[in-house]
Amino acid sequence: MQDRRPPTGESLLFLTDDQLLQGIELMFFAYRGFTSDPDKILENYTYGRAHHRAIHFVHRQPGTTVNNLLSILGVTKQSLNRVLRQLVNDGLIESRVGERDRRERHLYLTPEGVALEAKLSETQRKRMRAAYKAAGPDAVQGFRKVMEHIMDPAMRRHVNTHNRD
Amino acid sequence: MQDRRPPTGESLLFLTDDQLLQGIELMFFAYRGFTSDPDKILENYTYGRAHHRAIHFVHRQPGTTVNNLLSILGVTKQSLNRVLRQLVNDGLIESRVGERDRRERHLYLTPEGVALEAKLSETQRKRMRAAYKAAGPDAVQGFRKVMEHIMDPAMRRHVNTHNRD
DNA sequence: CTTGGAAAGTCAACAAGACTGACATAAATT
DNA sequence: AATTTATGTCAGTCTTGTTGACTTTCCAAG
Repeated sequence: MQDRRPPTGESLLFLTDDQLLQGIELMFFAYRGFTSDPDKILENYTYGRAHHRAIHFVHRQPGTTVNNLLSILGVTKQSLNRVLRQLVNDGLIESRVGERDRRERHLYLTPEGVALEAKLSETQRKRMRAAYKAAGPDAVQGFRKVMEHIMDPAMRRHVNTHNRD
Repeated sequence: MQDRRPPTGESLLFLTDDQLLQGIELMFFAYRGFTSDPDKILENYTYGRAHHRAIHFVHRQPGTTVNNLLSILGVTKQSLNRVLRQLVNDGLIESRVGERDRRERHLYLTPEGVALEAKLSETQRKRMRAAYKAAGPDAVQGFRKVMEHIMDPAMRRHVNTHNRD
């Protein structure tokens, strides 16, 4: 029988295994909800979550190289290449040979790619917006803090910091 | 990084698309880190993330039925059955015929199952503990609030808020 | 200048784990 | 007796991860 009310203040008792288990399950269920909307949209295409991720980060960093995308997504280049090949063939992503280093391919969304990105991210932004709004700014602050510490430190630099602080 | 925005009451300015995009990427990177530790352990077995999930929730709700697990995990019965069959064959999960309703199968971890569960969850609890500790109790409070609103409302009841009623 | 290695990207084949659909069995319900 | 429910299984497909082998390009040491 544990303290079931979320403690605030200085207590370190909030680090009981039950609290931690709860955090683990929050991650599981929240992530599932978070991916469900785009997944539904993607069913109507020949694309999956992997394509969504590629599109997202190409949109975020236009001109990024395959290698850079690789380090962000944490998959093998062969795996990413398949996804990229489809998106390039279908005209959603443009792959330009690098000027300085012609081994590199720089990636850009085409107008069609931009359109799909908008469609996909709209559902997720909507969900995030609702959650943020319901939880309030202070909660959002805490959410960010915890999430940044859950991820591997090396990944933090990849998170969008282009807000005007 | 620091976001000293106006107080909680009014401002909806914190809901800029950039802020929301950031939230989306936090979800992606945090979830990746969160699953990476157990994944590494599971490489040494013939198991994957699906087995981990089954083990987790059977541990959380000993005696749960297949159907209940299905609704928690949100996969097809064929998919769940495959992993359950392996875990039962390997002696990590015990499947007992229901007493009241003998069509049902009630699932329990065996001692070996408990051992693997502990091994897997230890890495995740460790990560959560570190994050919670670094972020502080108030941030954890906010984290919970946001996560609960990100997930589908129907899933909230599956999160371990009720430890022992 | 040449050459050999490293880096970036591509192609092919395979595996895990999700899915659908069809069907089987046993037990409970009507 | 007929139907519904809970579970299990077989077969086949799809997405997305993997490894291995290969080409093209760059660069630096000889």
